[in-house]
Order: sequence, then structure tokens, then C-alpha cells
Amino acid sequence: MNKKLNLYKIYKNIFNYWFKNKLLNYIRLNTKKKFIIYDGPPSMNGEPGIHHIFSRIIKDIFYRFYTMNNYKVINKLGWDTHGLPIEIAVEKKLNINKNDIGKKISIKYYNKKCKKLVEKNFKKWVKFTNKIGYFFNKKNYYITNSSKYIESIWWIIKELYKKKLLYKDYKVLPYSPIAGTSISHQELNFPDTHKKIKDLSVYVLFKLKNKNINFFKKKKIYLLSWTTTPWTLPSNSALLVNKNIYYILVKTLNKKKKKNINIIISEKSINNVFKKKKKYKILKKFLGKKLIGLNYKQIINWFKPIKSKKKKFKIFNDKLNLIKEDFGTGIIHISPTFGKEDYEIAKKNNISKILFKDKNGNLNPIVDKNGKFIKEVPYGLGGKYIKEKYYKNKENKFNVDKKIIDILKKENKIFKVKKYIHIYPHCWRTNKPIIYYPIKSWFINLKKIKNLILKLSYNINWCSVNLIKKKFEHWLKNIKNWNISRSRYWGTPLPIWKTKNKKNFLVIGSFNELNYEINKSIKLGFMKKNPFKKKIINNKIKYNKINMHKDFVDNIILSSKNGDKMYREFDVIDVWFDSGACTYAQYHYPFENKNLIDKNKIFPCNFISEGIDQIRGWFFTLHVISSIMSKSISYKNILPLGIILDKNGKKMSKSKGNTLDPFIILKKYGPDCIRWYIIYNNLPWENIKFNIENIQKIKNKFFNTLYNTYLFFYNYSKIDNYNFNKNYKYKKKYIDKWIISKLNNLLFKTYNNYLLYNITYITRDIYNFVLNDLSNWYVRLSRKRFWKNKYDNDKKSAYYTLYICLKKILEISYPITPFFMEYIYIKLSYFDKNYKYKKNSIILNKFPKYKKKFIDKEIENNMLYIKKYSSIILSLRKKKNIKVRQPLNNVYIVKNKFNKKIEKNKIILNLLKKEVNIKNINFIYKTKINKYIKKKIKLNYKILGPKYKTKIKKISKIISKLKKNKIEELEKKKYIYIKLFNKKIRISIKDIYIYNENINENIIMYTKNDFIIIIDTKITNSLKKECWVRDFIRIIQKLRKDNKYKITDRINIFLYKESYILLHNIIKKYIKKICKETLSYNIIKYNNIKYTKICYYNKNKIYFLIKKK
RNA sequence: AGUCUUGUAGCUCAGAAGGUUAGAGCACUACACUGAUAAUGUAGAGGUCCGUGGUUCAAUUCCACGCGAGACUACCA
Repeated sequence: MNKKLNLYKIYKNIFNYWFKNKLLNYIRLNTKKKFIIYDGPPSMNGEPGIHHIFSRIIKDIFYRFYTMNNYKVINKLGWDTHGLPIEIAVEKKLNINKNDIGKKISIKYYNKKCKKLVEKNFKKWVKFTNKIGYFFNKKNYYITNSSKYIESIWWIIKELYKKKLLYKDYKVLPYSPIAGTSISHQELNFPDTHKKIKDLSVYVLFKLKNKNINFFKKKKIYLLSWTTTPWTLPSNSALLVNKNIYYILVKTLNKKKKKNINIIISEKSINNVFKKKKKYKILKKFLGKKLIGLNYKQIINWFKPIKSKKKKFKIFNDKLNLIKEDFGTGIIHISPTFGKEDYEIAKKNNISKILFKDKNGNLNPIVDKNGKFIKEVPYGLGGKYIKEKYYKNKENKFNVDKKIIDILKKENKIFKVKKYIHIYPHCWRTNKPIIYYPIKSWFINLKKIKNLILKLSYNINWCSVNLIKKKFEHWLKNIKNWNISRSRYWGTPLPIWKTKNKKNFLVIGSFNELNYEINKSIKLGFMKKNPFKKKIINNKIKYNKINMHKDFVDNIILSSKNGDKMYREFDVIDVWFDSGACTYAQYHYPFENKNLIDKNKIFPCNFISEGIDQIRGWFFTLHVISSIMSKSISYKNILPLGIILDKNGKKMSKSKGNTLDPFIILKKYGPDCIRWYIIYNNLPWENIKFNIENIQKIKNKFFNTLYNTYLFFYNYSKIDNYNFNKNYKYKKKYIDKWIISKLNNLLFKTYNNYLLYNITYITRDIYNFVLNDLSNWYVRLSRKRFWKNKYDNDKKSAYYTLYICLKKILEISYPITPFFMEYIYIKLSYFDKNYKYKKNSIILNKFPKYKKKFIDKEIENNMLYIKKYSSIILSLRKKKNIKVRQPLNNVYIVKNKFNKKIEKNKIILNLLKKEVNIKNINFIYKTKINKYIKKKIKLNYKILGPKYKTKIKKISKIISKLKKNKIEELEKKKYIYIKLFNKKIRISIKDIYIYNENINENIIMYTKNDFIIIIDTKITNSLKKECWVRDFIRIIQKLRKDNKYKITDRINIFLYKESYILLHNIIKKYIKKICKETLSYNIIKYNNIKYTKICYYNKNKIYFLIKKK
């Protein structure tokens, strides 16, 4: 048998074994009980990383556990195939950017490339999924770009439209010009999206119009406003002040012109604007009210506002309370096209926007969708990116903000420029800062149904600390309407067609419906051919022949009720909608499986588990969609998972270079070890610091120990030809009863912990049992029973017990570490007389249940004390440096209320004797040891403190000086009086602790509370000889091992004649013992000193030799 | 910036609803044990319990402030 454990090899063999015997995807068929898991589809934008292992193995554990418990487990694996990450990857590969799509490269070609990338990554993912030992049905998965999946999403969109939750709006949204798409709220809250950056901030002077200055009685007055985005100044069309806060008119020196100027700022912002007090003079203080409605001069007049009745360049009141009076200058500049709140304010107050009318008469913002100023912007700014960070090449970089500041400086419109470090949102994909940009988008009105969503969420069981549940609920309480349109190419197309005047919309909810509309359109002559020809025949759809993507649907022109042409909306749907719709779309609902979901047979699911970052992602979208569609939760139990960090606690990312290749690690340690490590190391929702050294430790400790325990069983039971017989009734030894009791406790705990999803506790319990109870106690103390020659009932009972323990451990650990457990299980079952399966596998077994009758708390408690005594005695030996191999005669244990039962239990006392190598264990009364110890007293401050307050320190001093007779008096009478300032104070025995101190150095004593143990360290001659015999046996054993003799090989021991004579007496007395333990026939006198080995007896050299016979 | 969490051994963390000598695992050192063991056992070393102040007979624990770390929220123009 291979002694070295190669867990990867084991995985491979077992995987092939399962494959050959068709045990993969094993499903219990004769059962009505179902356990449903939804799989959060990972994005196919790249290769799997180490963090993907986590959520997969968690789900796999419950797949296996519930299968063993006779459930039919349904876990359709999913793959997320659409979305920006994939598009970005393809753009990089083709070396193009978003604008090239549809121009340099056709959309069809582009989408084909996206599909190809997805397919390529998909293969890697399948390989990866196998490598971590994930149970799944290869034929039964869902993939979000399949036409069936898309059709389900279309149906959902139509339902939303019918429920009047879908609406189109023109909104200023976070927008990533480089990715060319708006960023959803969730995406903006991804980790690391808010970054610290350095911007130029400017204090800008807005000149009040002359007609407004009567109140101030000054000629020229400026409003000072502060901004970090000077590029928005050309689109400024209003200023904001708060009518209820105080503003001041300040006279100060304009450095450049060396002239005084008058500026207005909020009173409390004075320290932001001026560092030194002497530099200004306050002329007037007034409420913001005075400013509202006043007009100012446009700051940069490159573009005039569109001619309309709308208001422009006016001061408005801050109804939304955005202004903080001590921040900036207390005056906000408003650019309705480039700020979310700015847009709202402009809409409410009817403020004009700064827009540019192009050739076709369309009005556009002065920054285009690529994040560049339009060509018409003067001073060479046209065509320049508005943020320096958008440039790919350093050489071309151009700072628009700087240029605008320069221009304004020349016009004396800048008061001050300052570098400003602040936190600014970035696009999670491109890592570039976002801007706020007006975009027409489709929204789902979630605010309207917030109460329903929130109420339903209370039914979800979070298998974690409450904090995470609260975070989810907090997120729902602050729900925002969901912008689902993305102006990209590779995604589920929005199934919405509109007329050119944007007045009529048609939402399509199925392919048949689309086919019907196309046929109508053909009759009107809008389309020539039906692209569905041959793909839909008699309403039967050939799904695998349809590729329902943008390149296909954009060519479809439909007709409105009025007979106008209708074109499809440009956008595709947010990928988060794809994955969130998996509840329905993975089953192609409602076109298939309608009853299964409507009648709650596969819905809602029992369990989901993904990373904690999905609180704003998948957990949210899944819940929202099922809340709307079914008025139900989508998942009953959820186990959120922490992030996998590197060993220093930093988040793993490619840019930091601290990622680990999962394939390499899997190959080195095998999936079992990694699975165990991740579960064992910390609670699932806590972040895990992934440390390879710890994986090795897990292997050494847990896997090796379990394996060696098995090897131990294997080695001996093979010699004896042991066969396990389930029905064998054996006489249990005390220690057998103990380990069986421990085992049944473990079975009980483990089963319940699986039900409660407490997987970490499961691994920790099993680990402790295997190492502490089974290997290092049961097997170690039972070794002699296995060694002995006689194949008697005692031996059989030991085999039986060990076999049961091993088997149950394998079965309860199997869901977590399937391959290793199966490997040993198969080997172990060769010893089972009754096993007759052709397909022998742990997969086919039932999860073991505990039996109450086997649990014996008394035995467990007694054993606990024996362990404790043994540990104390060993530490006492250590103090005198008496090694364990040296036998001692006596140990004295002081009787107390705990050891009454042990005292009379010879069996466990024998265990203890062997363990500590002491011949007699004596229980004595406490009074007998009084002469060896000094008693001391300490106060119970908890009781005396509040009673005597400040006097306590003095009392403590008196007590510590009490003499022996006083302490004895206290012990007898249970109280004592002491004197303090001529006052008698009664100290009761409850007010103090008495503890013992060792005074005699020749007596080794342990004393703590009621545990008092003394050992007699006298080593007699005969004890010395015994020690030598044990040493000698050990030396022979080691030699046997070094010579690679088999355990069963019999030998003779040869002693050189001089040595033989020297040891004559010892040999005479101990020859039987030596021969028995070393499997020797005899000890023989030997004349030749050649080839002998040397050991010592009382510093005399002993020459000896062993030979196999 | 705000809110919340958090600061204990080299590392990972317990802990006490103020009270005797502040604990465990890993790592390190020594010794022991071992014919299953790469395990295991016993011990050693390692602490200003983040800092300052307050309450108290007594504060690492409670309170306040400061400093550091993390999470969440947020277009603070």
C-alpha cells in the first residue's frame, strides 16, 4: 500500500471510478423529497479564480448531503454569458473600442466573437468544476445567451410592462464614457469603485447683474462658488443658495489687480475661503433669502441657452438641502446636463439647459457620449476628453480643467485654485472615473413596490450573523429604481419596438408573438422576408437555430396600430437582470415547466450561497424579480460567503499580482484538502485569508492522521483476516464504549449542523474527534489489543469498534471531502463480509444517524478526568525530568467529589497507569498531605470589595500575613475575626479562597483547587532495570523497522557473550516480555562481536544483533 | 464626509455582564512519546489588553476624547 498520501491522485482515480460506474450526477429516483439549489451564474468573461471554488463547494456539500438523505437534489448550474466584462475582453482582443462596433466591425461579427469567447471560457469552467469535485449534470445547465433563456426574459419584461412597472425616462446617470455605458446603482457600489483622487478645485467668481445690487450698495459684486469639475462651467445655467442660512458680503483684495473686490459667501464657509483673518472685511450679513431670484452674468458664454421661456443664470433656493453652510462656499453651481441633482433641480425650477443644436436640429449636451467636448467648443478644447484619465496614451494627455482655469484666470473670474483630494466613483470595469450624463433609459419602478419587496424579504433565512441580513434589509429600505437598459451590443436585447416619433411602444413577450408581428409587418411591406422562416413551423420553435441577439433583432421592423414603422430600441438589458431572472429563465418559464413553478414544486429554492458582494447583486435581483413575478421569495435559505483574501488580508486582484491559480493549487493539494481548508478555517461569511501553508497543515494533521488510522486498521486486520460482521455481538470494553459514545455524540451534532448549514462546526467537530479521540486516545491506548497474538473476542471487539468509527467518519465527512472519503471507504469495505454491491460507493449510502442508547455521559466524563490526570502527572514527571519510559511506583491523588467514581473503576485506572507508567494509583484524604503544603489565603474581592470599599487594601494586607494556626481555625470554624483600627471584622470562609503552596522540594505535587496530585519519584533498582528493558525493547523495535522487517516477521536476538553475562539477571526475569513485544523466539548468547549494534546498560556497552528467522 | 464595527502574544482570535496569576491555536525552543502517525504530549519564551482622561475601593472591561484598521452609505459642489 502506498504510504505517501497523494490527494490529487486519489481525486483522479475516484473521479474516473465514478465516471466509469456512472455514479457522477447520482440522483435518488425513488423519492418525492426534493431539495432545490439555485446556482448563481459566474460570468464567462474570464477564467475561474480561487474565489470561485468557495461558492461551488458549498453548494456541492449540500447536494451530497441531501442526496445521502434520500432527497432528489436539483441544482442546475448556470453560466452568465452576457455583459460588459465580456465585451471589454473582446474589445481588448480585437484592439477596438466601442465606437468601432457597427463601423469598423459589424455587430454580427462582434457578437460572434463574444459568443466564441464565452464558449472558450465555458469549457475551462466545466474543467474547473470537475476539478473541485462539483457534482453536476453536464446536460442540465442554463446559459444566459440561449434563446430559451432570452425568451423567458422577454416574457418577464412584458409582464413588467403590463404591471406598469416599466417606464422610460431621461435621466442624468453615472456614466462611463470609456465603457460607453451607464453604470447601475449596484455597480457603483461594488468594492473599490470609490477611489481617492486628486482634482483641481476652483473658487469661481460669478458677477451679479448691476440691476440687482441695490441692496448691497456696491458697484461690483461677485458670488463665489466652488467646484471640482471646472469642465462643467460652460454648461452652468443657475446657482443655488439656501434661503435659511446666513451669507456675508466680504471686501477683500484681488491679488492680481491689487484692487478690492466684493464677494458673497456663506458665513460659515469663511474659513474655507480665507486662511488669515486680516485678509478680509465683512461688510454685511444677510439671509440667503435676499439672493434668491437675482440674476448673474453667464460665466462662460461659448454656448447660449436655447431660446425659450425657461429661466437662466438665476439664483435658486436649495429645496433639497444639498448645501452645507460650512462646506465649499455655500453656493453651488448648477449644470443641468452633468449632475444628477442638478438635473432634478433644473426640472423642478424650469431652468434652461446649455445644449448645442446640430445640423439635424437635434439638441445635444456639449460633451459627447465618448466623454469628449463636442467639436464646436472653442480654444482648442473641442474633441478633447473632459477627464485626463480617459486618455490611453500619456503623450496625448490634455487637461481640460487646467485650460478652462487658464481662460477664466485671464478674464479675472477665478478667485483661488486649490488641489483637492476627494473620493470619487469609478467605473468598476474600466477603472476610470465616471461622469454624470443625461441618458434615456428604461427603468423598473421598484420604489412603487418597495413595501412588498421588503415584507417578503423577512421570510428569508440568513444562515449567518444577523448583521448581514440587516445590511440586505437596509439596502431594500433604500431601494432605487432599476435602470435596466445598457447601450451595448452583447446582451439580451430589450424586446421593445417604438415608432420614430417615440410615441408608440410595442413590447414583445415571446418569439411566437414576434413572429406574428413580423408577419403583420410583411403584409404592410415593411419587411420583405420573415427571418423566422424555417425556424418556427406551426408555432413550434426550433430554439437551437435561433440566435436572438442585437444583430438579429435590430433588422426587424414592426408596425404600430396606426400602421407606422416601429424600430427596436437600441439598448440591451442589464446583465444583472439576466442572472436575477434565473428563477424563471433557467426553466424556460412559462413556455415550459409552468406547473412546476406555479405549484411551487421547484420554487422557491431551498438554498443559495454566493459571495457577500452579491447583497447588491444577485441576492437583490433574484429577490426583486420573484417578488414582482410571483409575490414570493425566491430562496428560503441563504448562506452569504466572505471574500477570499491573500494571506496578508489584501483582496486578490490581477493588478496586485496576488492571485493564485486554482488549477495549480488543486493539482498540488487535491480538491479535498482545499475544500476542507476553506470550510474549516473560518465561518463562511467571514473573509478568508487564503494561506497555502495552512493547507499543508490541514493535510498533515487531518488527512494524514485519518489515513494512518485507517492504515493501522488495515495492517492488523489483514494479518488476522478480520471480517466485519454487522450482526456480531461483542463484549465492549470500557474504552470501546467510550469511543462509541463519543462517536454517537458526533453523529448527532453533525447531522443537525448540516441541517442548519453550520458547516464550519461540522469540520471542527470531526477534526477534533479524529485527532484527539480516535487517533491519539482510542487507537493509542488500544494498540496492545491489536498487537497481541491471540485472535480473541477482545481483539475482534477492537476491530469492530475501529471499523465502525472509521466508516461513520467517512460517511459524515463525505459531503465535504468526497474523493478521499470514497477512496478509503472502498478499501475499508473489502473487510465487510456482507458487502455485495457491484457498484460499491459511499454515494449510495445513507447518512448515518446517531443512536441514543450508545451515548454514556458518565463514561465520557470519567475519561475526561483520566485525560486530565494523565496530563498533570506527565507535567510532574517533566519537572523532575523523569522520562515516561522510566516506571514509577506510586502516585497519590487526593480524593474529591469528582473522582469518587474513578477511584473504584479499575479499568480506567489501568488505562491511566499505562499512560503515565506508574504502578500504583492511591487515593488519599486531603488531611494526609497537609504536612507537605503551606496554605495561603486570597480575598474574594467581588464579595468583600463592595462591603468594605476603601478599607479593602488594608484587609488584604492583614489576611496575607495570617499564620498557619489562624488559617486552620478559619477552616474549622468557617469564620474568623481580624482586627482593623481596633474594630473586629468577621471574615467568613465564603469571603476568601484558600490555596496551597508546595514547600517540600523532594515531593512533586500539583495543586489547583481540588486537584491535588503527588508522585513518588523514588527510583529503585528494580525500577531502573525495568526502564532498561523498555528501552531495549524500543531499540529492537526501531531496528526492526530500520531493517524493513514486516510487522509479522519473527526474529532472534543475539547478545555478545560478555553482555549476556552482564545482563544475565535481567534477561532471566524479563525474557518473556522482551520476546513477546519484539516478536522474538529467543535471546541467544553469541560469540562473535562483528556486526553487532551497541546500546548501554549503566554506562556499560551492550553488544547485540537481531536476525530474521 | 457620515454611520457602524473594531483595536488583547510574532500571527489568527477567545475572554470577563468591572474583582485572585488575562487565555487558546499556529509559529519558535527544549524534552518526551511512537512498529499507524508527516501526528501527539509536557514545558519554555513571548502582553503597557492602542493612547489620554473620567467614574469606582478596584478599569484591559464602563464613559468621553484622540489615534489606527475595516465595512457600509454618499455625484460634499
